[in-house]
Amino acid sequence: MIPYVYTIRSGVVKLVQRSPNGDVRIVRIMGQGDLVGLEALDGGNLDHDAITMDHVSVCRIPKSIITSLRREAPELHTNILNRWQKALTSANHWITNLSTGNAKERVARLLILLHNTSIDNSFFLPTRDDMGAMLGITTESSSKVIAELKRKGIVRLVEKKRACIDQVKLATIIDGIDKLTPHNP
Amino acid sequence: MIPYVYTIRSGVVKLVQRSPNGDVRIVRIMGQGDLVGLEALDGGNLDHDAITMDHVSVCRIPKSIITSLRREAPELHTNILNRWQKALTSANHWITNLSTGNAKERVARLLILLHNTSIDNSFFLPTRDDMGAMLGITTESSSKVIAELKRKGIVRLVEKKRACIDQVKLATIIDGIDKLTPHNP
DNA sequence: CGGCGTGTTGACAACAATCAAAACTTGTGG
DNA sequence: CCACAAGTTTTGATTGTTGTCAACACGCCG
Repeated sequence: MIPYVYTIRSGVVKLVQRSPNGDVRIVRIMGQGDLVGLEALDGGNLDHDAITMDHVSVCRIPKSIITSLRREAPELHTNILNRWQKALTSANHWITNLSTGNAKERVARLLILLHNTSIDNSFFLPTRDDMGAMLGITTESSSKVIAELKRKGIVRLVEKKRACIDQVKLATIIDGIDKLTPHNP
Repeated sequence: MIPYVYTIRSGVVKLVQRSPNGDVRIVRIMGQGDLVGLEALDGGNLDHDAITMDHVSVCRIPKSIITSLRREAPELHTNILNRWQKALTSANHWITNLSTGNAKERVARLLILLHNTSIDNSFFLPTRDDMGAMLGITTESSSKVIAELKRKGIVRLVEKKRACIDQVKLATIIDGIDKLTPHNP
């Protein structure tokens, strides 16, 4: 865990996030005055790296100054900080999970995300239109993928707008295993 | 400007962002416990809407409770909050500007973003590899687009790794005007 | 019933990924 | 200073994926 937070004095820094299957995506670039290292403050593991893109000069800030903000603030306030933090990491994951890869992969990742955020075994299935707007693809494309997944039994409707999924099979789509099998006789 | 902040008790809310040219992109979905309305706190205009996806129950929080956080906190602390906020809106724009549309549009938006964040008239031009990782396209695709823009004189190299742009012509690419002209004899 | 929104499907065109190769840069050691 | 190696950028040919347009199915509600 990073012991310090830095402000950038000059230069450009990229925030890089790596997917489990190896591909990388830059989720933000940071310049003068931006804070690097905030993401690591809440003890959650740091799943991205800050990498310089050219010569960078930084100013180191002891982390204690930041964490003292929490100590001093009353309970509700730290609560708000936590949620603010949550929104940020959620935005990063949105970029790497839902705006990267082909249509099938994106839909698969969205379904798993919806599944994981639901307490229930089933989850609210958005309209194809909304799915498209989340994934940066067209309504028709998301419809085609969902229809195929339903035919294969990987997605099942349990109510009007609720569905449940076969997580294992979906994972193979994301990991690209199904893309590789044709080469394995 | 929204006078309140809400916590979601149950249901799903989508954060929708509209581009000037009309297309919409959902930049986040929010569920139980998430705070809606934080983005509007710093007085910047709210360029996205929060729209319910199903029946939602919320709990209203007076904005004063949130803003008091700033008054009570010493100067450095509010500074941190501002930057935290900045990171969030930046992440949202990253999704709508750099992960939406075809390769040409994405590159054009990235160049304008780089131009705008630079004090100078020129700006640091990333490697094609990094551009690809920012935009969710391949190295070759970003190279092809940049090469074409250089041939057309829309992008000019002023140093090894610094460039400047013809903002007006780039804007037409984003607005899709060049896509329409073929239909206009 | 009939209209409306949503979902599905297919044919085709547009677009981007992939693979391979050449041109160009940069850095290194002779 | 040159030559060579390594990395980056550019380009072209080809394949695969996605967008577009159009049609139809389905369920819902007045």
